[in-house]
Amino acid sequence: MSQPGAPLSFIAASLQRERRRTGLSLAELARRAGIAKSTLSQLESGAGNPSVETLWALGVALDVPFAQLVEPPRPRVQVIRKGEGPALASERADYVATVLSASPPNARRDIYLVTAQPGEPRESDPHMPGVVEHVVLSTGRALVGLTDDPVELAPGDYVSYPGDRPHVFRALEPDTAAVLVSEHV
Amino acid sequence: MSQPGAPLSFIAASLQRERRRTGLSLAELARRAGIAKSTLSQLESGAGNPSVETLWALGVALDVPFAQLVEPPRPRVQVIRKGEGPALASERADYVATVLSASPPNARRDIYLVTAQPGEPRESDPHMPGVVEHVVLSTGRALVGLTDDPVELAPGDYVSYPGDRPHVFRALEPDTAAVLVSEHV
DNA sequence: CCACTGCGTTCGTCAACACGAACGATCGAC
DNA sequence: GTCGATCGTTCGTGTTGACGAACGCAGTGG
Repeated sequence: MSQPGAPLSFIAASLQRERRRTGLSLAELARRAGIAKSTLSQLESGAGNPSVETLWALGVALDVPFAQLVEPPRPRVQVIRKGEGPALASERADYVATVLSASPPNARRDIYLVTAQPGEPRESDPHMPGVVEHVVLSTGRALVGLTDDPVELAPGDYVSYPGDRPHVFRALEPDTAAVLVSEHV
Repeated sequence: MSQPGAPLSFIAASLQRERRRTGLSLAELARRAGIAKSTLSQLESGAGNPSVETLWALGVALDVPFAQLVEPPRPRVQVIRKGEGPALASERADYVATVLSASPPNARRDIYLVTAQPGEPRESDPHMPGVVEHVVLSTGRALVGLTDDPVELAPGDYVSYPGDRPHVFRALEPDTAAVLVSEHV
């Protein structure tokens, strides 16, 4: 069961790191979280497979999102020039979405650069439940949002909507560009 | 111990929902995750406080990000017109960052619209460890990235870098605009 | 009608998680 | 130096999670 996916060791590390960051002592943190010091000690030493309730209490006491305690981070500087990067062209050539940042393997948040031309709107089938999309228009004008109730955006405008419902991106001017953040809540 | 923050009941719900979505039977999912059917049954019925290892195995088997099983989602359509929204102006008036989407209360991911004028670069002090920033340039030109090694961006270009190190945003043309995603890994 | 298969639940049993208490170590005050 | 306090660890105990087996049900085909 020593799968690399098993975050037990990572939990130990991040737990200790976050505690150090807040300057709390082990005993103090245990007191605030309402758990035994011994339990926390063993967790930080890498031994043990905590229950959700225990780990949740620690997350609350540390004021740290739960996921940060179990899922590894991901750093690095990366540059993608316009036109580079994997392009997810639509069937029609007047809509191009370029993947700027994808979170493998189970996506949590993807960032796309979308360029589109006026014409037939780009209808998107609903994604997985819990997906939220954010769109910031860079240039041009576009009708964006839920298919039932789209919103017209000008440069600098922003809209977000649940991605698990039918939604649309329709350019109203040539060379319309936008940044799309697809977030896996 | 019946804290409202305790996601035990939410886990039960989302667990069952995700399983239904994939069309797997309870027994089949338990087999793939390598856990006992009885365990999964009790979990879905809301009873029990699973260990991290157990819940992780289920997340893998369901191909669902871990956080989705324990943290409630957050939907809704929201529009922020250019110029609206809370603005985080710098000391100098030639740099304005507008908050488009913040994830309360413990930020996981924030989206800003940045508009800047040429002049003194906007130096940012390092944020918390694990923060990653993504920048997509909309209009103008700018020098963006780590202070040590910034990158010149043209419209449509993209760069990401660790936010826990000193970084900079320096406009090279008037009315330079960019979308900035600050991600709390 | 009766095996037979797969579903989801319930029931004992065992392992392990969480707990409290005691420990040595370190630091500061008297 | 000697208390006292706090730190982080280790040990023994009981509470609970995870397991396997057996159960009742429903659908199938012999």
